[in-house]
Amino acid sequence: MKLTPKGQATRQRIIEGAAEYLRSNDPGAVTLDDVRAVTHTSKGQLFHYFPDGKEELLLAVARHEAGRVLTDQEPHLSALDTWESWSAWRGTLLARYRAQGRYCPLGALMDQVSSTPGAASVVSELLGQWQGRVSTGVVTMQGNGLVSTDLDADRIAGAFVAGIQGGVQVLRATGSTDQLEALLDLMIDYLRRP
Amino acid sequence: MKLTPKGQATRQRIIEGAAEYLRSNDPGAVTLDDVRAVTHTSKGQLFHYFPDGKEELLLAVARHEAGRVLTDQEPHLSALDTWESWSAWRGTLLARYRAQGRYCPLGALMDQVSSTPGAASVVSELLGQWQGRVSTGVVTMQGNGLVSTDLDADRIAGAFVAGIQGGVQVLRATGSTDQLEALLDLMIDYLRRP
DNA sequence: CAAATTTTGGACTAGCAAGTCCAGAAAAAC
DNA sequence: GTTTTTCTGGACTTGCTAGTCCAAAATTTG
Repeated sequence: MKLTPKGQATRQRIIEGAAEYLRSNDPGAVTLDDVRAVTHTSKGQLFHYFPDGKEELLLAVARHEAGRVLTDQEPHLSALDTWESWSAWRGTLLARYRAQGRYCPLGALMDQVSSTPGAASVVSELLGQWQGRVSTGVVTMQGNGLVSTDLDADRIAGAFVAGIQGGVQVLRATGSTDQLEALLDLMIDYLRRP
Repeated sequence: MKLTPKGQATRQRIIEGAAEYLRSNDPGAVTLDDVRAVTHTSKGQLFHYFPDGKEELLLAVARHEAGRVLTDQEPHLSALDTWESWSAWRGTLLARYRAQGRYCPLGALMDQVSSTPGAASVVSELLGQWQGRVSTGVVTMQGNGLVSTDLDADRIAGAFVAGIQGGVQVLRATGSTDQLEALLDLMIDYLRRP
């Protein structure tokens, strides 16, 4: 499918509009008409840019949101080389998820398209990259002699990512960030202890 | 609503049948007709026992599943008083979730009814009880002098519960239990270290 | 046993939401 | 400048699914 600049813009408008909509509305029941309304588009356009319909559109939105997850953690995530940077990272995460509250756009999208194979791969890739970044951070710290080299960096990183995931999950269910905070503190403390 | 023994049995059959169905099928698209088929009931029965329809039914199933979550962790969860019992608990959790694989019945139900207020409270209550049990375990260990009394038992317990949640989440998305295992090991190791 | 109540079956309705289709406007290509 | 392609609007179709309704069967009550 060839897209002119105008077409690209429209497509992008649809994705961003849908993402925005999902960020502030109950995700369980998004309809194409909702997307249409919020993006000022017609059915024709929707299916012109997303021939496979709703699923393709939601996947595109999921990719868009997944992309934000990691960049929102910058610049700390890419420079986890001192205890201060870990602390700053922790703070950024907490701030982000506190602001987000119960609505987790990516989580919401996953609920929607959990059946489709594509959705799992979007999340898998995100989690993999995330874990990789954290792992790099741990290795850096080990290189600087700040973290014991007995620890398996990748395994630790996996625990971090899963833990954050769980904290967010709890946040979605209960509205509290206490557990997320406790988890981050516990894990960072674990690293610090020799 | 008065229920004769027969009525109770039917109602229970519907809940259990639906739960069973959700345990092995894509949850994103459960219809009342699916439930009807699997439980050999009629529309009339469904709405007779769940006057508020689908939502009420799914909530009942969610409660049913939530009840299983903790009992499946027994007898260990109620007797976290030695390192062996913690280890056994860890093993039980891993085994359970490995067996469950990508399908998390409770998670699936949450996706379905995430909008309804009742669903959040079902999960909140479950998480609260869970955290309480773990907290009791930590306190017991502290009483036995096996865990430092510097640690805040409830906070640790919150981290545990959230962490497990996250591990399961990762399992749902990627099919791997590595992160869940890493998390449990990390947290238990954290407790062991003086 | 007769009356009242609960349970069951299933046809029917209503409404929504995804996806189709096509014609006309706008833009690009040459 | 005209021909070809892309873009847009919106009416229409299709199918599905939650929920309604009622009558008949079973069960309980007295």
